[in-house]
Amino acid sequence: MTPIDLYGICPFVTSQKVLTGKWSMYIMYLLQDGPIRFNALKRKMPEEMTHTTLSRQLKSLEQEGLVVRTAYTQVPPKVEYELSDIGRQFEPVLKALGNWGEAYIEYLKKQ
Amino acid sequence: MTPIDLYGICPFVTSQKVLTGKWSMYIMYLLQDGPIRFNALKRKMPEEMTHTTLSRQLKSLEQEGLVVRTAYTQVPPKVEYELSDIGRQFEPVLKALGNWGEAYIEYLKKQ
DNA sequence: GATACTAGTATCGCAAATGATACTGTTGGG
DNA sequence: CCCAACAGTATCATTTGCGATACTAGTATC
Repeated sequence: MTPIDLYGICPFVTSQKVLTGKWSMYIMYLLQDGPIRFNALKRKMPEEMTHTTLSRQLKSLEQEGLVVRTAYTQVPPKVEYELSDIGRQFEPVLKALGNWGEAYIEYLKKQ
Repeated sequence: MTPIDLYGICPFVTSQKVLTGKWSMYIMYLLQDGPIRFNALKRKMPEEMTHTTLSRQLKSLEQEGLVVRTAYTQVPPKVEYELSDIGRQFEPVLKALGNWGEAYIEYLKKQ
């Protein structure tokens, strides 16, 4: 398929919309380990990220179809997030990006 | 290596900083074909992107070390952009991302 | 009785990214 | 003579993203 297909849709431009957000890649990486609760995920994120931003990011990823949110009717509430089918298909990207990121950090250290 | 290494640097968070910008992935994709002049690259980008933004994006990618800029002292000027070593190492990410993007577009069509 | 945990939303304000427009200066073509 | 092509920069305005804070409400703990 050509980069810009008949519908004027480019896989790279489309993907990039999903990748927006300072933390989306790291969230996707963490979700690879299976379902996780909101606050548990929050604790794994860098401290500079607020729960407000995490909430927004997850809602965005959910609307894009990459993440599935499951709320249990409990008190206190329990909500779990996990990757959807198309979200799990993102794994090769994460793998490639992780490898490149490591190489890039090495490159930066040598500068 | 753990996602967050001894220096507090995470490959995913680091990568994401490089990926900022609405068009960086598509620019990287186009640069894979070899050196290209500024206006030629501009013509290949979606029309909504202005040359101002392309200029800023390229400068950013150059500063991050992914892109090399070569200016020839000519009139009218000739400037070529191409991937650096670490930029070429990004290829697996583009491949994985392109594949996923296509799958994701199919998924969106079915929704 | 006060506080923490659960999972958020609502609102505000700042910072960054982007888009729009105008301008540089030389050369070649009509 | 006028305009296009080349490769940008400078400036302004708008949009978007993000962080900080306050608030919800029911339960369990100290």
